[in-house]
Amino acid sequence: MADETGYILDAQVGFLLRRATQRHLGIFGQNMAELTPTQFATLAKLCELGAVSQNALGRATAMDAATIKGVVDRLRDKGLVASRRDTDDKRRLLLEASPQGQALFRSLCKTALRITDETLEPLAPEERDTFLALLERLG
Amino acid sequence: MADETGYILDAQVGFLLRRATQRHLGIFGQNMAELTPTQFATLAKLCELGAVSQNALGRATAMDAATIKGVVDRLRDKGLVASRRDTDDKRRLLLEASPQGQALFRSLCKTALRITDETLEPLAPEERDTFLALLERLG
DNA sequence: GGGCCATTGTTGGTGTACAAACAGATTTTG
DNA sequence: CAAAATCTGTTTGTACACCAACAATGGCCC
Repeated sequence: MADETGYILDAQVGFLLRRATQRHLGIFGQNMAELTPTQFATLAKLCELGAVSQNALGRATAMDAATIKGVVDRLRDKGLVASRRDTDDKRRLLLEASPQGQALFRSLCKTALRITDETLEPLAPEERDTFLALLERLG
Repeated sequence: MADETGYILDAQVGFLLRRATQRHLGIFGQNMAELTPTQFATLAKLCELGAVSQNALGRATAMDAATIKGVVDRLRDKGLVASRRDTDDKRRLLLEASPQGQALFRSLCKTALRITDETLEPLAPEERDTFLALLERLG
C-alpha cells in the first residue's frame, strides 16, 4: 500500500508534541506520586496568586471552566485547597491554597524543577533555551 | 503571598507543551471536522502500513492497548476501518482501512499538512526545522 | 428602573490517556 | 512435552480536556 500522499505521521508537529508530552508525563508520574501534573500546576498557581476565583484560576493555568472545576474538586478532596463564596460577587467561588496545600507545594517544588530538567535532558543547555523559546511562541 | 520557591509555572516545559498542544488541537478541530487528531493519525498509519494487528497499530501511533481500542472502535463505527480475526494467531485482531477510509485519508491529506503549517506559522522556516529536530529528541 | 448582555460556575456528553486486572492464545524454557 | 513467561485484546476506573446548554448573578445602557 504505497501512498504518494506525502503525509508522514512521524514528522508532524502534532504527533511529536504528543510523544514529547507522553514522555514528560511519564517522568512526572514517576517522580511525583502525590499529585498529577495538572493538579500540581493548579496548586502552584494558587500559591502564587493567593485568593482567586475558579474561572480566573482556570485562565491562569490554561484550563477551561469544566476542566478546572474537576481539578479543584480533587484538590479540595485532598484538603489542599479551600473554597468560599465571594460576598461581593455571589457568582464567584474564591479559592485559596490551604496551609497543607502551601506546605506540600513548597516540599514538591524542587522535585518539579528536577522533572523539568529530566524532561529536557536529551538537549544540551543552549538547545534547551532555544527549544523553550520556540515552544513558547507556539502556545 | 510572595514565594521564594523559584518555581514559575509559565516557564516549565510541561506547561508550554500543554499550551502548544492546545493551540494545535484548536487549529486541527477548526480545519478538520470529520476526524479527531488521534483518529486521523490512526487512519493515516493504517493506510501506510496495510493490515496490522490492533496492538501493533497502537505502538505505531504511540497509544496503549486501551486507548487504541477506543479509537479503532470509533473508526469502525464510521465505516473507515475493517477488522477480522487473524487465522494464524487467534489472539490478533487484524485491521485495515476500508476503501472509504482510504479515500477519506487521501482527501484530508492536504488539510492535515496545512494544519501542521498553521501550527508552525509563528516560526520562521529555519526555526521550524530547528524546533522539530529538538522536539523529536524529547519524544 | 428594567431589559440586555456578559460572566461565573455547573452539568452532561464525547474523546483521549493510562494503570491494573483479566482471559485466552502463543512462545519460551526447563 | 509441560510449566512458565509473554503477548493480545478487553474491561474497569481515574483523570484530563473541551463543547454545548443552563441558571444565577452582575454590569450596562437607554
